[in-house]
Amino acid sequence: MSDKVEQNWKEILHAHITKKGLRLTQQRLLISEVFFEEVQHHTNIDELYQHIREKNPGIGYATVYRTLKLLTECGLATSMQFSDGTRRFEPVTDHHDHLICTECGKIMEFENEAIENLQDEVALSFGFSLTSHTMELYGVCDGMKNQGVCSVQ
Amino acid sequence: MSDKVEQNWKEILHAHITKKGLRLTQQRLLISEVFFEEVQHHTNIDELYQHIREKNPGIGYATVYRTLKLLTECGLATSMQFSDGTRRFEPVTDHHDHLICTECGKIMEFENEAIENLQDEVALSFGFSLTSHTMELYGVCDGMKNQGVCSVQ
DNA sequence: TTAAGTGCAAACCTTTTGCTGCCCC
DNA sequence: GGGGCAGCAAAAGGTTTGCACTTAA
Repeated sequence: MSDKVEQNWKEILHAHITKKGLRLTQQRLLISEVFFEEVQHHTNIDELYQHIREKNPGIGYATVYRTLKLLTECGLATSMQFSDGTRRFEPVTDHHDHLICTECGKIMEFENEAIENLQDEVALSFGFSLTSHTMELYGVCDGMKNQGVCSVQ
Repeated sequence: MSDKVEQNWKEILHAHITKKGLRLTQQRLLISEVFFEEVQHHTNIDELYQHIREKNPGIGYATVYRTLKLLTECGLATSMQFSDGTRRFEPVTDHHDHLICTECGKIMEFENEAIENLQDEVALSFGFSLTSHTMELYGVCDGMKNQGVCSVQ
């Protein structure tokens, strides 16, 4: 997985903000720093918000939501709806899918070219031009199978 | 795809209701009939509710939600969160995945054993025991590509 | 008869929006 | 200095819940 975004998000964000005549505020910078450099991928709003408030207790949910929306417009972030209804945000890196432990909540990322090729075939057979997909695999991870406890959040 | 559920839902529902000491009310029967026999699969609450109200204008959203929850507990229904955030309900039939036209909203169902096998492999390689998955392919269907109009809702 | 279910409205939860004062450019 | 922005609170949208009345068994 590339860390292009981790390296370049400041440039990309700055370019977008300049182009649109927006402003790079302290809040936007802080929220972005925490989002890209501090919390784990697949964070939810609450977790992100807690981390942000540790550094600036005055920030409100609205600003976090608005900044996440801004990052999404830059192509730097994306949100996912998991099938349990929770919404999570992650930095945009290379495309990947998710493998989720239903016992401990651990989320792994993976890519599989063979599956992607088959998806294209399926779409073609229905006359569809594929533009994107989501795939989530749910199961039980090693840690939970062996010990009933998993050290990874 | 089997239509086991379409044939048997009354029996299954009745058995569940009896076992749990619940009651087969007019509302539950009406909502289930509309859900299993009248609306298309992948219905959303509003569409379902409109159809139901045509037959019994007095029914409220709460009853529809409560009945859908009951059907889910029986294993007769399931709900899905699509990546655009909408929630849809469908009768439980054989497992399948979804192919969705982003232009006209058409939803196709498909199964692909080769993909499922690869999913198992991926999960195993991470030490996971796979229990379920969701996969949604987004693209543009034939109708929309050719005419810019699609006759299928 | 009586406990479960319905309908209604209110509560809830997550996300968005309007407004007023603030601050980046 | 002026317009975009933050913070707050209120609104919105979707789903659940409490309560008093109704109804299936």
